[in-house]
Amino acid sequence: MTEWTIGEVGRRAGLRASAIRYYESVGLLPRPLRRNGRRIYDPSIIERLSVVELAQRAGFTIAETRMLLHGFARKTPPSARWQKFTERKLEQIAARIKEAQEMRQVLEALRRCHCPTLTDCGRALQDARCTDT
Amino acid sequence: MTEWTIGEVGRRAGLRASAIRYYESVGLLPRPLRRNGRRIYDPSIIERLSVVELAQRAGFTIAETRMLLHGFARKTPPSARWQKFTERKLEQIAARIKEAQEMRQVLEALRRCHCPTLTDCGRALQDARCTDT
DNA sequence: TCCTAACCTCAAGTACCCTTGAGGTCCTAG
DNA sequence: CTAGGACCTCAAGGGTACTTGAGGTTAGGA
Repeated sequence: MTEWTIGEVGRRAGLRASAIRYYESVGLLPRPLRRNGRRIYDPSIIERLSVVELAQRAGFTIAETRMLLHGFARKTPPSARWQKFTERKLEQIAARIKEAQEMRQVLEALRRCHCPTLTDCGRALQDARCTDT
Repeated sequence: MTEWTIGEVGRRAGLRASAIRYYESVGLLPRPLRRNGRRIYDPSIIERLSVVELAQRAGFTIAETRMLLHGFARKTPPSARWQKFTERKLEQIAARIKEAQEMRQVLEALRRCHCPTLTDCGRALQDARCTDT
């Protein structure tokens, strides 16, 4: 059976040991077994960290990521609270996608435009198109 | 000609006066005229703030937003530097959209699944689907 | 005139997400 | 056996984007 040190895990997950300790301290990771005071991990930690990474990339705060992970803590069907949480989060994600798409449009418009003043451009931005003149 | 105080502008833009002063201090807003030491604004400030708000919503840092705004500072065609900047930003936005969509898939999968352990779910997350069993 | 709300500056605080540093222990290769 | 690297804890620091507080001035209505 494989056993990894914190440094080993960090290398595999692209994280510093300090980050892994931090995740543990804020409850994103279970307290691992220790040998001579040193943390030892088994490979399943990588999957856990991949959940964490994805959540963080998606803009979850630490607290939210913890909520997400706690959805798995129990064997029973996910709690209503957790369901509610994921629902809200899905809405937020949808909103974020919409905003990003909006911003993409705006940036693309700006790259093409030559608004004489910021005032004009501000107006252009408000309806996500620009006077190309 | 209309003249607004900082509080008035804040009310119209949905910002606190402190935020407006902060934006000014970091170079997102020009230093406005003053009367008796108090800032006075004309309505064009609203458009400027709408650019700032959109950029912030899209995840631009203050420094990046400043870059963006400086694209309008000159009347000449946008500098190569600014072009490069918007290009990179567009890539980042595309990446963010992709990630958000990924996360949406994952969350939707999780809401339906009953993985017995996190290890299983971690694996499920990695390919964005879940054992529905 | 007087009072209060709104304004001013500047420094410090806040929340998030880690990193860095100090001071110390332990493993391992030479 | 000894040096150096990886590990430990705990406290403090850092960047971002503001807010809050102290201490003080001004505007404008009753």
